[in-house]
Amino acid sequence: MARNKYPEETVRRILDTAERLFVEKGYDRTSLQDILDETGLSKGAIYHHFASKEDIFYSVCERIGKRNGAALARLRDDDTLTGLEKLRAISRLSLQLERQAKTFNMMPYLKDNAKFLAMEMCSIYEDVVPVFMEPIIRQGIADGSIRTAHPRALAEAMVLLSDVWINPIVQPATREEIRARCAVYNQLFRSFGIEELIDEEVVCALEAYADMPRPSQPLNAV
Amino acid sequence: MARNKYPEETVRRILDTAERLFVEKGYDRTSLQDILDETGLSKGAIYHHFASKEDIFYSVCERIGKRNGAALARLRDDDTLTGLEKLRAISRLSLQLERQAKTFNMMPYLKDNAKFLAMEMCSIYEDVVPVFMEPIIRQGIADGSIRTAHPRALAEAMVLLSDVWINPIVQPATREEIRARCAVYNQLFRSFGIEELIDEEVVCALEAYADMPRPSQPLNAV
DNA sequence: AGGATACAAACAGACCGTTGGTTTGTTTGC
DNA sequence: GCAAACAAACCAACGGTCTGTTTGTATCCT
Repeated sequence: MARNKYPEETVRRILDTAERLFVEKGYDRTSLQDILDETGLSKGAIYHHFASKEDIFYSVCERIGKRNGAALARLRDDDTLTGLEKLRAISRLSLQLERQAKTFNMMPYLKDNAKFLAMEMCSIYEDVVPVFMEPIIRQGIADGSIRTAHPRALAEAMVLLSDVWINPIVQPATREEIRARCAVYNQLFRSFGIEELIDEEVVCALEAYADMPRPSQPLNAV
Repeated sequence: MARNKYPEETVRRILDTAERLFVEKGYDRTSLQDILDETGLSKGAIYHHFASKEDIFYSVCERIGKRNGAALARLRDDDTLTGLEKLRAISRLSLQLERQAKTFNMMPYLKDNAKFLAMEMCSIYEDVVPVFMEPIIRQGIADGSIRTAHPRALAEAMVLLSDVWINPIVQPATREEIRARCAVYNQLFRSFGIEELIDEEVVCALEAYADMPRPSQPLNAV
């Protein structure tokens, strides 16, 4: 097939397949050939739409970011909620978003997904914090529900802990350990006026991670 | 040269070279050929001592871990300090260790060093927290200088924030931003009885990061 | 005690399959 | 007719293997 009438459909197919494979097997262990096989496309097709394998990866990440960003923007711009209420809502939302993206699937296999972790860190600093979290915290300062002189730094700490510690659970943990993490997480931010950042409902949802099947080999196995 | 009398010297040469190259250029961008060229060894030599390129990487990480572990163990077992005092000392120590390992050099190029970041995360959960931080916090609980019902979780939060946010500075920041991060970091742990976790001296040392030359291209550039 | 011998450690370097990436060619919608 | 949308042959470089060579050292014989 040449001169497809709907090339964006081909792009979507490539991204869908790549996203699934990257999440399932990790970036390194997914070869271009794998993507070719599963899409049924040729190398020419792929390299017509993307500059490199890394470019596919970045496009996949960008698409995930956009999906999540849309939901976060809606929350940020909701003017029926206080800043604090929005932060609480984000805990629930990010749990949900993560399950959608199935990124929690890959987290147990951290070493195969180093690239995702690095990208997440980048997007936290370049996107999530400045575009969503800092504005929300500034609103919280304005409406009196949050107290801090450093909204940006507070946003960074909160998102980092949320996204690389609490949710997803990077390291296997028992229900008690997960509960303990949530308790500590909540206490950490209490002095900023932020009470009960993670509520009981979210804690219960997070506890479900404890039952997830885990790889038997240690993360740093060769 | 065959049947070297001091093979461990060869291993050291490989590890030294690999560590430098991995830190300078990142794991992916360092080829085996690079290591061969810089050590003057042959492929046979490398694969005699190591099973794979990844094996070299893990050995490099292990060696760094051992270097740092020795210093951390000395601190942990020092019985002239309270738990809280040890935590403060760790802030200073980790700054120092990181500069030794030159890992701060690579952090601005996060995407080229995704593997290091992932390994650091693994070692935090598998090594730093259980072996060093949790015992210290437990001591702090016993001697009354730290208050928490969840020593493990508190240790995790502290080390994560310390190692992927405060030090090294993953994201370029101005002196004011770095200072703000330290202020927030300190406030976060105050309710656990931990006052002034990072003192003024360390803050000043961290501020020096602001003057570090940074890559001109954005981190997620292709 | 010391020289010959056996053996495996410590390499060297040719070789291999796979990989990401390029180029050239072909079809086809507009 | 022209370029977008592919197909597929081709390429260099990569990680990894295999075979071959040198040589330190333990063992044995005298």
